[in-house]
Amino acid sequence: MKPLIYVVEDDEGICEVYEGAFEGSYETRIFENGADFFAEFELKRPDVIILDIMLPDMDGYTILSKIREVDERLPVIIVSAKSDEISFVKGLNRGADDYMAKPFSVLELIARVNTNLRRANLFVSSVEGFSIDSNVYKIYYDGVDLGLTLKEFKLLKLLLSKAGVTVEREAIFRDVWGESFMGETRTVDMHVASLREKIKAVKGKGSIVTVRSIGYRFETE
Amino acid sequence: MKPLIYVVEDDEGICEVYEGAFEGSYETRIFENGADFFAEFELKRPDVIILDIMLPDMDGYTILSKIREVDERLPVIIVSAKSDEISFVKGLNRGADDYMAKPFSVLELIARVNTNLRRANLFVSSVEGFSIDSNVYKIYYDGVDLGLTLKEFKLLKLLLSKAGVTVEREAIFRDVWGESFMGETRTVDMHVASLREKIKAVKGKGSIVTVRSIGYRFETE
DNA sequence: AACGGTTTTACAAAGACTTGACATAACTTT
DNA sequence: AAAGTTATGTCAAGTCTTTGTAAAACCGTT
Repeated sequence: MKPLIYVVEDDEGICEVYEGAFEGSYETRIFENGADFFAEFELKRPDVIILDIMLPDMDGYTILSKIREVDERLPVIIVSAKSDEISFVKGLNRGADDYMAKPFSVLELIARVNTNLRRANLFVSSVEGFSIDSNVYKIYYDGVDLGLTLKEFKLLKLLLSKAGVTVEREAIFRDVWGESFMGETRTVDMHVASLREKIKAVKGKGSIVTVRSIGYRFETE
Repeated sequence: MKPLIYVVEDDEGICEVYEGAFEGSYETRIFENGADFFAEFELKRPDVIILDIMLPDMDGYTILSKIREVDERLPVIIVSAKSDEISFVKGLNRGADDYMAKPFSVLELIARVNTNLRRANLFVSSVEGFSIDSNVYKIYYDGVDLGLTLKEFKLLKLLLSKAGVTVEREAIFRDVWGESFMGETRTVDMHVASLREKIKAVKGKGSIVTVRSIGYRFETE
């Protein structure tokens, strides 16, 4: 599946550079202003965003902040004609992941996009609308942090990684608690219960199904 | 201060090109194989590395991976006679910053080195607004010296180098204290505490997040 | 001895995890 | 279908672990 890149840029010359650079291996959509971008962004989120900070309708920093309000982790590369430290620091402080000063080479562009794609995907996987970020031991649904504890994190990560398949209690114990699990208690159930609660809080439903006398299963849609 | 460039290249003809190109404005050291390179690299790290991927003793990708194990951000430009996309992608995936296909012009070479030097200064010495000067073991925020002790310096440097990623206590011990760490104490916590204090003094907030029962993480903005 | 840096000790506080009792639901047997 | 059996849900209490913090001890230098 080709990575989807959204470019927010009003300079037509530069747009052609992007299109040429990404042709073939990437799917690119170019937006000339913030309004157009957000219209599409609402519908479908890309894998990387390339954002010019000098735009007609709203400045790039505002766009960046708005993106960060709804998605904390989507890679955003900001681009500016100004190669000064100030834009750089300002952008990073608002949550940009990378920075490129115009003019840049196509190679540099592709390298940066790939680096950011890789970094974003390195320890992050997305299952069933959940994104698991093992870098920070957090799981998000729809960009919202579930606020899990360590055991909950490991448990949900396990269930998600086998989404649709029932995971036996024994397997859960081994994976989440390690070899040494003591006599049977209600521990697993408790953690499942709190997971259900936290998932329900953001998703509207629990999604973890119990398979009696076997274990639990994450319900695929 | 002239930028220091390490070149790993076995072809004598090309070596002469490098020497000619860098003469005057750069300090260059050429290594014919990976072993020689690493012997020197252990002692002193350069500002840029130019790496031929076709070498007698170990292939360039291995060298690149080894470099990345200890320094994630040092600019590495890989060079190959093959101008195919595969070497390029392969190299970038292992963490190369730039790529040049032989034959290349001297002008192109210098341009690339300069670009990478600049980018390195932008991104390496200022991680998250902090600039790290390993020569004098100091870290600055916004130009202000944090006044760190050695352990604090190593700890913050480690956390910054993995900014956004949780670093396990165990890994912190190994990196900052070395292999020989004796029974568990509150030492790490103490140093984190004093780091937080010193960072807060200049930045207004601590920025080091604890990930319970795992370790610590430098919070990216 | 004084000093800065580092480690240890000790305690408090917060947070996570576990447990047991009981209710409820699901299966089995009669 | 009713009763019995077993597994799971739930709640609140209690325990255990981890971390924060302050103060004291340690240690090599000056």
